[in-house]
Amino acid sequence: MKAQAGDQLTPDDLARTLDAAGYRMTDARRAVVGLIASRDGTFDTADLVADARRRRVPAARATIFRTLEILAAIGAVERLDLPNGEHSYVRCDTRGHHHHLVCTDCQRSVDLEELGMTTITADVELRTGYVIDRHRFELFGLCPNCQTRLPA
Amino acid sequence: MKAQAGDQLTPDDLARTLDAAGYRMTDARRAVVGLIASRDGTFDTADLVADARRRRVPAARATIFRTLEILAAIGAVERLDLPNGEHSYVRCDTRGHHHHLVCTDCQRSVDLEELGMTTITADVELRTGYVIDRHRFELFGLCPNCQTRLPA
DNA sequence: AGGTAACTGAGACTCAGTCTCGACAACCGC
DNA sequence: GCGGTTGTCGAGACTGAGTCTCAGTTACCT
Repeated sequence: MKAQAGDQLTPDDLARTLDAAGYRMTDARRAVVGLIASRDGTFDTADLVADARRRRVPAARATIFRTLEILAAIGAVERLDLPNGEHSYVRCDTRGHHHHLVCTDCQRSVDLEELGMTTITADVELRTGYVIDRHRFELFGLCPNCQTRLPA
Repeated sequence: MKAQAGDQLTPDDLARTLDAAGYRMTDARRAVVGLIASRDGTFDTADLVADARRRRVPAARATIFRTLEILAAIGAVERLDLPNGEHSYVRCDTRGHHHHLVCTDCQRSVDLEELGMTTITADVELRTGYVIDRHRFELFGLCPNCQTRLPA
């Protein structure tokens, strides 16, 4: 369990990572990353579009979609599917393989490092003969804060 | 591991389950269940709409969406999110809590009974203080058939 | 500094999913 | 078996997330 603000992608990290993957560092991308950095918990594209408009950040709707796609590709952000079927994103404060635990009330999210999935998938491979190459594992519940804040 | 064709919801089961949940048994619903029964693996709403048209089954698009919603509510079907972000459905041949392992090539799916998730979620609750009330766990890979059929 | 390929914004477009509303048909009680 | 009530249906309009196009701009390489 980590995921404090300090772990976030610095502008330099970002520039380097983008470069390594063959992307350019542009104002629009910096802007979108800025919007994401000041977000807490999960958010969707509409949220970012609204943020951009409100804060007069120059980033068109199409650019926001495109940037999120790239950020997801380099692992700075992950695309989630909320229980209600909506798509949303979370900032990934953890490098490497991890999972997200999302509060169904305030949307705040915690990164969880590897949880023994490999044991499970290995077992399933054995039992089914499938070769498993990816999984989706997302946890939803109430964070400590919302537990006390809400009527039981 | 089960999930043979014989496990499918019989028309009687269906009628009873729908009734218990306060729904009526109609021709359209029978038709949609029939379409689903003759499907193998995951499918999406467009697939069913096409099937219905092809087989002259009387079931309008809106009805197919509505029926899937109900079937998901009673657990006869489950809504999945494919790795590419698309929504799709699988027939659930297993009652109670289970997971799906989907072939990324032929879309065929296997139901997996509980896999020790409760241990993992209990552990996560302890570490984070969250109260977890649901999770999404889906496995993707190549089924034995597609492994041999495809060039390595 | 100049050239080139990647990127951007604006808006058109697509298509999954929802909604509306008048017609219809399950299921209940008699 | 026969209405009545109320849930359901089909058809098509509507909504909104996500994609695409294209002309103009800009990051980066030499």
